[in-house]
Amino acid sequence: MSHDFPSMLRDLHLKVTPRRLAILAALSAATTYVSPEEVQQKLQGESVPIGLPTVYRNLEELADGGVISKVLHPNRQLYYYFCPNRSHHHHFVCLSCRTVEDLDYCGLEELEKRIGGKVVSHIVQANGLCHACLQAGREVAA
Amino acid sequence: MSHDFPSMLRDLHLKVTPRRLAILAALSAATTYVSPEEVQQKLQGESVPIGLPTVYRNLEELADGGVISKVLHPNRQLYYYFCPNRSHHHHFVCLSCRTVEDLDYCGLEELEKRIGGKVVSHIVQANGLCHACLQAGREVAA
DNA sequence: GTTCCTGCAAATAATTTGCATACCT
DNA sequence: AGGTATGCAAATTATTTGCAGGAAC
Repeated sequence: MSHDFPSMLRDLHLKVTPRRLAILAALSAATTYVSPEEVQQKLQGESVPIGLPTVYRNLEELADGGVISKVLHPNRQLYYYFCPNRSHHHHFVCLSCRTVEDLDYCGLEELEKRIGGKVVSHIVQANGLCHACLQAGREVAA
Repeated sequence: MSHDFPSMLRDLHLKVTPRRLAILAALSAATTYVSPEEVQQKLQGESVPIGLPTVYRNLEELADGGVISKVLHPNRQLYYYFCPNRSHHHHFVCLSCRTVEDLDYCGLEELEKRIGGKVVSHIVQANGLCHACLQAGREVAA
């Protein structure tokens, strides 16, 4: 699947800069969620030097725009992953290998019905161990 | 419902100290989840001076022991609430009024079945706006 | 040209840790 | 006594902010 990153940025009323394109490319290529620091390191390996504050600012803007998603890991760090899919779906995040799986299953409607309230974050942040990691006996990573 | 805090502590192989008893009493009396700093302030109002590191250490021990539960709020702060209930159930946490509601609903089995993995945290930390706050038009607290 | 981006250095702020003293059993 | 628990002060660390120079439109 190919993505038109410049259009994505323009849709969000963000200027098209080399750093933003590189961030999108890096996230899009990643098979797992990544930390801001990892984004920085990846870009530096591609000769795109970038400061950490810039990484933080851009990730936050892209997340606000709905092009990427945020994970609040139990270790209290923030991670991000590419997910421009607008349709209602959720993710399962493996805490060992950090793979992100799309889920069509959603308990939200049922939950909201019972509560009579609004669920802001629920299975969107389901964390656990994926099939492969469970079979391999791997543990939740620190 | 009354609780035997000294026994609870002994069951966890923790010594029975005035501060631990006060922490348990404070959490047990709270109708919402509370921050470590709030625990400190509450105890100081009861003439039980306590240092923040002690609060953090004790809350963590009690959470490890399963007597209280942790909430990782989207603002990245940790909160705790009293929940010695051993049976399998979950909570819905209101991000506005901070009420914690018990849920008998659980999407875990269905989720694990689809993934073939193990879900470590899922609806355990469902966050949102409860019925009352939604009706009142309240927002997620910072 | 104007507005938005970025880097650097410094600030924040929650949470942890080291260590000496005080308490529970 | 013997092992914990606690307080204080200092450290840690992810994240944020101010501001000056640079790039996109």
